[in-house]
Amino acid sequence: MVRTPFIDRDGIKRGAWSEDEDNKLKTFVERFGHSNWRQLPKYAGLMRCGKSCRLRWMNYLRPDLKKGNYCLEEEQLIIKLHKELGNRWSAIAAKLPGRSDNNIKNHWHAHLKKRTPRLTNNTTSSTSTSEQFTDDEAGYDMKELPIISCDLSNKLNGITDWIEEDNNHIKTMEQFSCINSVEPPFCWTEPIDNFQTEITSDINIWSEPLFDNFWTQPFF
DNA sequence: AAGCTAATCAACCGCCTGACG
DNA sequence: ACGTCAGGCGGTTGATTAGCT
Repeated sequence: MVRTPFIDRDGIKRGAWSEDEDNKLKTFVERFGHSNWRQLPKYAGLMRCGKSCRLRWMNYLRPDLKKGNYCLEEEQLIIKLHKELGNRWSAIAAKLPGRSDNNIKNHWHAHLKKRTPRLTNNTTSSTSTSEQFTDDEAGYDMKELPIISCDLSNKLNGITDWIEEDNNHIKTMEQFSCINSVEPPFCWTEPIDNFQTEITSDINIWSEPLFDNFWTQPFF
């Protein structure tokens, strides 16, 4: 999943890092630090440019780097911070120990972006209205979901009481919507007013798409 | 099985900023 | 004030993998 290694015309190696290169860089930085990235490759015996070494260290070799999947709390925090800070990935990464800005950025574009943009517009002021509503973006807004859920809870007292009584059940729709890898039911993207009307008038109208989803089914 | 498409993520590029002379 | 250099940041690219037809 990485670029094929090659030597450019300046004799600098580019593309994927070999295990040997990783070891050289890791050993050197752990022993001598990285006070000067430009000079580092020369002394570490690497045919790389300083920028490339820095990037490799920051995004992959750093000992404090966390590997593996993002947990629910991390994803929620990223979404929250992105709302506050916009695309300032380094600032976001600073609040998520063990995650690199590059990694967070990739995760955002791959997994989280599609859950957020439709209902809000305050993070990217330069984005035009037509750009907000692309077909490939599901457009879920995590911040809005608790509002919907509270109202939904008021309307459906019996169901919500049952949910609240049992600590093992999901407490709110906010948590409900953040279960990894499964999109929230499409009815949440409907305008809130219509949604509420549908709920109060005829439960059968809205309930079907909810039940179609395997993780919503047990709670209804 | 083969071909195509989408998703993933490491790595690169270009620009910006701050330090220094 | 200006130029140069190094580090850092955000956007983009491209190789690989997974999933679908």
